[in-house]
Amino acid sequence: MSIARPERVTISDIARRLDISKASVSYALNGRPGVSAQTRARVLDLAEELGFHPSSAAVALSAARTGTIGIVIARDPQVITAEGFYMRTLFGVEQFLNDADGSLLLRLTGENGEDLDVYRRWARQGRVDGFILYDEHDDDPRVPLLLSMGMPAVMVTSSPIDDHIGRLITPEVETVTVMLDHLKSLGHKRIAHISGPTTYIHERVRAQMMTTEGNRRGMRMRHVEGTYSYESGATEAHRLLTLSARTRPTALIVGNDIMATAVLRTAADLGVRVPEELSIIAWDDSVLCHVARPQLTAMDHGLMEKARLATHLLFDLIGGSTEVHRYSPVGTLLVRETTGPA
Amino acid sequence: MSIARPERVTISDIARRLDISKASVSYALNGRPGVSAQTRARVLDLAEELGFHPSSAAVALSAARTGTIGIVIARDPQVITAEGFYMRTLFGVEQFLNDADGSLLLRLTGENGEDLDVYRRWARQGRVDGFILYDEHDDDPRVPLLLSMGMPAVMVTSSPIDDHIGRLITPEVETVTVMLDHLKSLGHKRIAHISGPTTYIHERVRAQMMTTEGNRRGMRMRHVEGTYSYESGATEAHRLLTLSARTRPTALIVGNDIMATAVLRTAADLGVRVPEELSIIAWDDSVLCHVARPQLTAMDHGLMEKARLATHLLFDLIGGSTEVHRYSPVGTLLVRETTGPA
DNA sequence: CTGAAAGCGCTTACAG
DNA sequence: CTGAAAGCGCTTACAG
Repeated sequence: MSIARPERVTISDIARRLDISKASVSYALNGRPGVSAQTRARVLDLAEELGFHPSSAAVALSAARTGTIGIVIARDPQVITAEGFYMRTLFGVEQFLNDADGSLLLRLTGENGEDLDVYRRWARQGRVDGFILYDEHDDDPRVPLLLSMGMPAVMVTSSPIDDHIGRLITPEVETVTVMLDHLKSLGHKRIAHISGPTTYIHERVRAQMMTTEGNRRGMRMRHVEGTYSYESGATEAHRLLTLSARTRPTALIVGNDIMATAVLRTAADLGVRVPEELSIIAWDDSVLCHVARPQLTAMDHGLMEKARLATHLLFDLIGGSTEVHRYSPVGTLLVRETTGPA
Repeated sequence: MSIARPERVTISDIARRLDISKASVSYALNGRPGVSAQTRARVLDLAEELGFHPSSAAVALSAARTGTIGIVIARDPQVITAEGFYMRTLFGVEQFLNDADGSLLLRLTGENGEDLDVYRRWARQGRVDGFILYDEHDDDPRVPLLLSMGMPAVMVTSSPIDDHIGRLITPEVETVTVMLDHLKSLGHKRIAHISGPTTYIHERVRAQMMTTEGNRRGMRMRHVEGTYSYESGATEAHRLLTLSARTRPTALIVGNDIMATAVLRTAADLGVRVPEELSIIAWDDSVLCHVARPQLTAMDHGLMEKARLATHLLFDLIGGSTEVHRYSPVGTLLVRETTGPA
């Protein structure tokens, strides 16, 4: 690889050519007071002309800011590559970053527990200014870890606990309300909820809300726990759909798009007609829901917007804001072909 | 946000407590000669004990290496979030990075041409040690740009052009051979290929190979160009499947999983039975292919392994290697339910 | 408004 | 084998 030595343009070069001090160049570049408008203009012009971009390492070292945020995803590759959830989330983060000229340091660790170490290292190494966290657990060790290291962080979660970490909170009760009201209007009375793993706080919150809100509406609620995988969705669906006619649910609310697809397929295999004999709602919309036949009714949570809000909150925290909680807007139910009268 | 000031542990701290020089600490930490085994051990122990992690900014500034590689994806969010291609690719990159303790700086720009600017900025800012590039175009401006800035880079591509940039090359002819031989063994003679946009070099190479290799096998080949979108797949499929019985292809090879799904659906809508009247092969496997009914026959290209190989090559180049071309292994055809006798 | 200087936390010749 | 010192490219009080 015949590679030219990259001759870097520095503020010293600019200072020399303009015959001023490096400090003045720095002030001019950063829009700080301390230079005349004229000097500032000359600096900016020359910087533009020379294609100057400040060394991120030098900035990070002297100003202790990197302009970079970190996201560490500790999930099974199988699930994560299939779901589409994270890719849309990343896009939302990037939209904000593109405008703010920030960067994203990404790590996909898988579910081996290595993620804590990555948070610790990146924080200590000063690689990032803050983190966005997903998939909160009970007594999530990431919270005390980041707090103890003084690292700004935003948890995207359903839990409004006040533990001094930033939180972008999804009001699950509103989502649950939208789904249940839809089913109620169609006359459904026996409903089952196939959730993801309840080790995730958001899944537990959803399950609780679902039961509470369903009961309040006079519905018979049943909750079973899945793993997000296709197989898991198929297994649980099979169990539920082979119950006696009197107890069998007439509607299933399914924790993600993959399991919802599996449910749809299982119903077909069992000869259960959708939506005539069974209604299905997927918790998260995706292409899978779109290309399924019949097309799956699903919640659109505005994932990209949500991710953008999370990033916004994180940047505000990094900037010194003390407002740690914000709420994301409720999504909209895309009523397609898998929900009908009970 | 009540945040503790992160008190950083530095090599000065270690040097002071051990009453040696910072240089010795640095040598010890980096496994360089210049310190006794005993001193090295004491340094390593203390570093461990104090939870020392070197400031990445300081390392980057003085040693001019960041341990970070960059990936900039300039694709339509719609397509990219649906495909699953990139998420699996990212996972492959991360697998290598996890072992090499490297990091990934990621930017998703969308198709607005902003990507060139990101490459330029990140290079000049010294944010990354190198780039992995995807989706090569004709006269791709990224190549001369990165070459001129002395930035190591690996293009994941189908083109073995020798332009001094690193290349992980997919031998498309082998993929084409696998697919065509499968169809030939089933007796197919009229085959259409719905490719992605031929502005991408790999799509053009595939289309050429497909025609050449098909003709050599005595097949009547037809090529149409799609956009990777569902709608595009549906449109092209509709056109092809409504041709007169004598010219209508008996098998379709489709450029990605989304278009293949659309083709499958369109066939169903038109009453064309799959695989009895039409065989379909998807160029890339994914969940979509797996959950489709009938399940789509598709190529598994080992995307994660491929991404790992690309990252490996990039690290070698960064390390000074002069071997710029490597080939990725051919994938395997997952024969499922959409291919059958002509 | 402007400049000289110290400092961020490392690495790396260069002497001893 | 070990230490003192310069340097990477910025930012930021501090004087003028």
